Amino acid sequence: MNSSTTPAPVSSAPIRVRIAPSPTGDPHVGTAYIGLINFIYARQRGGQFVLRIEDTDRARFVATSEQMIFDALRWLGLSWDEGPDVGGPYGPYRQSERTEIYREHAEILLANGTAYRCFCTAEDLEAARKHQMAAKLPPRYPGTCRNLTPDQIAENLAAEKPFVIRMAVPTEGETTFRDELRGEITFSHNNVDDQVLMKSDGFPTYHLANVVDDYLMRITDVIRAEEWISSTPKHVLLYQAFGWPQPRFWHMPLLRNIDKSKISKRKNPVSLVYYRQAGFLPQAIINFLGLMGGGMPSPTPVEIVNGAKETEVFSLEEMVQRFEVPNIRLGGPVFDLTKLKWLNSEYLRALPPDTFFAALRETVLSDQYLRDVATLVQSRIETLGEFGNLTAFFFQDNVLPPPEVWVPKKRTPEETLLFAAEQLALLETTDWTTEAIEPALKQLGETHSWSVKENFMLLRAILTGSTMSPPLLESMVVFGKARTLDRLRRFLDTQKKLAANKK
RNA sequence: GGCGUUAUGGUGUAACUGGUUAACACGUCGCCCUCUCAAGGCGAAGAGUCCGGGUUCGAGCCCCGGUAACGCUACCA
Repeated sequence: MNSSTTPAPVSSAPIRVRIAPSPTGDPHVGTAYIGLINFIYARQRGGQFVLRIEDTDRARFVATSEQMIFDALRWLGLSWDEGPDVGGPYGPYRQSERTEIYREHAEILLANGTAYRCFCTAEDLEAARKHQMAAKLPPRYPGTCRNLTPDQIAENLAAEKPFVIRMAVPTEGETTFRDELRGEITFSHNNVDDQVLMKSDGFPTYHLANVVDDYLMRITDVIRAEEWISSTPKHVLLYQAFGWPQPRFWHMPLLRNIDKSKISKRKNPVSLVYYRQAGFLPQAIINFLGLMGGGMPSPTPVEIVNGAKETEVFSLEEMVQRFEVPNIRLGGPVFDLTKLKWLNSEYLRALPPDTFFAALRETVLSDQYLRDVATLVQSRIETLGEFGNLTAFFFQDNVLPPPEVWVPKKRTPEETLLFAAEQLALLETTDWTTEAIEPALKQLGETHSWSVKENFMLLRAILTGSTMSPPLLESMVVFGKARTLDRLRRFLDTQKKLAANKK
């Protein structure tokens, strides 16, 4: 019982693509990358670009995230034709507002036997998984509930046992699909698990929601990150279970850290908010992202003769004109901050002086920022001329406190660094208000037996480079979460490198 | 461990889809310019295309076999 891809009947339909970020935190540079490729693809073919918010994970949901995603993508110039905020004919575009749709579709699968109710508890599954791992078997759903009788199901339902709905993946055969960049990819059904489609909280998982929405929203081309390749057979099986035509699949290479691992905040700034606040220009980021994976053809000899010189510097408009999505290279490109900075400097230098000044006044020297900073120092300033001395760290890109500043008297550098890492981990998940930060930090200090003084002084040293500064928490709020966390990470990183060099 | 994907200087990409000494950009180093630092100009080092076989007059491009990296392996996306 093999299922293979039939040439997608949607191929002649008007092009519609989508980007589907999850509001789980700061807008991610990877979202911008995939967004860019989708945007270009749609623009080049007179198609529509849809923004859909995938907020089905209520555990990781961050309320402020959605608006930040809108702002960041607009800032980059990647505007969408349909989305939660602009509407469109296939709404709603927020998955949390579509739960009824998913429920109905899950019913269809239940009715035609391609899905089933599973009453296993999380503990059951965890135990089973452990056994499988111990026996060196691939961890898979054991199939306990796959063949429950109607009576057993009725009984469980009557007892109001919580359940999930799982996909009934065929036990034999394989699924083949076409990746437009790589050709055919085949997965044996032995390696496709009975995925949960509907969680016990009534929300769908990505797999169900994504397929249902892509179909209902008439998406013709699914252009997403490579990490989705492994779950594509599940999606293909779902299209088949519904009797729907499949979209084309394009899996883009993953952006990487310098060490080639999937890009992550631990090793590289990934928040678009950070890049904006740190003074990167959207044109530079778009340009840089356009360099990742190739796709932008070099000028032909004829074009060079006619004056085309730059092969690395180009605008979003030029990309729409010349970029070739099918030419994307598949090796995961390293997101090299050094080259991004060079590009940014190219754009900065090219700005007319007035525009350059305006850019400064809109970002690192905005009225709002200056006002916030001024508020913090008014009570401790003697002459206006001291303003710079008192606030320098707000305007520096990095600070490098010497050990005598950041290591508390009764602590070793090693334990201090360990605690600083704890502070970072904590702050990453803390709301960015003094009311939230203060108790969280104090609590952390208590559990690690760090006095409030040592605790706060360490942070102050790392963030301001000095043991004297305006109020710490207020300063952190003004400086911003993205940049504060970045400064912390860079400090830890620098110290790690220094320690390594000593050895 | 299983499955999948990928593989060109340190990094990002090129190389008419088999045809000369593998090209460009960033970075690095040197020189010039200059009150300094950048920018700019000139120049250099750095890969023989992951490894091993094969096909061919000829392979970075084709075939076979390895290796490594990465991804997935959740009631996360």
